[in-house]
Amino acid sequence: MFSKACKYAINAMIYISTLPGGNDRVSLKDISKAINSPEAFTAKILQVLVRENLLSSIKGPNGGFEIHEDGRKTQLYRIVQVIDGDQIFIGCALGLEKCSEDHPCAVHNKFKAIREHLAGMMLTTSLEDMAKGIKNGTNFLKI
Amino acid sequence: MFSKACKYAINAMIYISTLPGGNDRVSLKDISKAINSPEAFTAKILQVLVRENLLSSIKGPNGGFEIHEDGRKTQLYRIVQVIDGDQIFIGCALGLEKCSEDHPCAVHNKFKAIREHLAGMMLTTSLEDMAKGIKNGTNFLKI
DNA sequence: TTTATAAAGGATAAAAATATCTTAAATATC
DNA sequence: GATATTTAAGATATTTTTATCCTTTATAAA
Repeated sequence: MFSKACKYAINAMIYISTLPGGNDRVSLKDISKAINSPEAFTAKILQVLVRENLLSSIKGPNGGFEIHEDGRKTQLYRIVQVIDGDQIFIGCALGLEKCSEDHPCAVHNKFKAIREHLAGMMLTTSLEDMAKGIKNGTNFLKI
Repeated sequence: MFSKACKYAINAMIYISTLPGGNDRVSLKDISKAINSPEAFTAKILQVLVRENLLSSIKGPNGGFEIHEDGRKTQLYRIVQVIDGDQIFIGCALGLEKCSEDHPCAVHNKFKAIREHLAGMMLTTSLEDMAKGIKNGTNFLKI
């Protein structure tokens, strides 16, 4: 479904959203520990998220990553879009270059419902929503 | 969602299911033309499907591939399972090794519905169902 | 202003997926 | 039996994804 990069991205973003914010930032090291991901690879992914303004970073001592209040309203859809692209939401399940109502692949109609279900869910699910479950111990980011 | 190999597999299997059967077989060449896939790579994928008894093949002149009547009842679920494995249906969307009701990832419940939707659809969709749309020109296998 | 810290960026490596090529095996037809 | 045809199998190549390492840049604090 999602690439590893995308899974790390989502888990990392949710993790950062669980933290108090304010003047506190979290380091790459702590993030990759919290979500059990390879540190250097995670760094590359976070760089993309920073460039796309879904995440902010500060270098140097007491530096690290943070997501401001508004940023915590980011939908999971947007993270997937930035890391994996949106073919998962709008592309053809069977890989036809031009798959449409007029020229549908074999499973077009059956998959339309799935894609809409997935996209709808991802569009209505925000980081802060997911962070709640982690903060109260109902949900987990690793193992 | 699915690997390229899996997309080729599904399109190829549907294509073969549109053909009359009987004593007629279809060649690798014709299959990869019909679904617009790289011939040699498609051969490798069909070999897996043959080994798994989802497809039968005969070597030599007038040889080729065919799917007998019963085989056309194969569900798309089974093809995905054989080519990509079933992580798409049962695995954790965020990559947790042990994701369960007791130890759910951040999106566990939201994805449960998606996975069930997808699995249900793939379990109830057969090759012969999909072949109908191709045969009557409603659906397409390429472009 | 020096030093330490932490992310950014670039280069490289390793693994997996995709793709191709060559030879072998099976089988129909002459 | 020889030949031609077609899939199977094995080796190899290419591309993409995942992962690591090293250097640079920014910044806080001594």
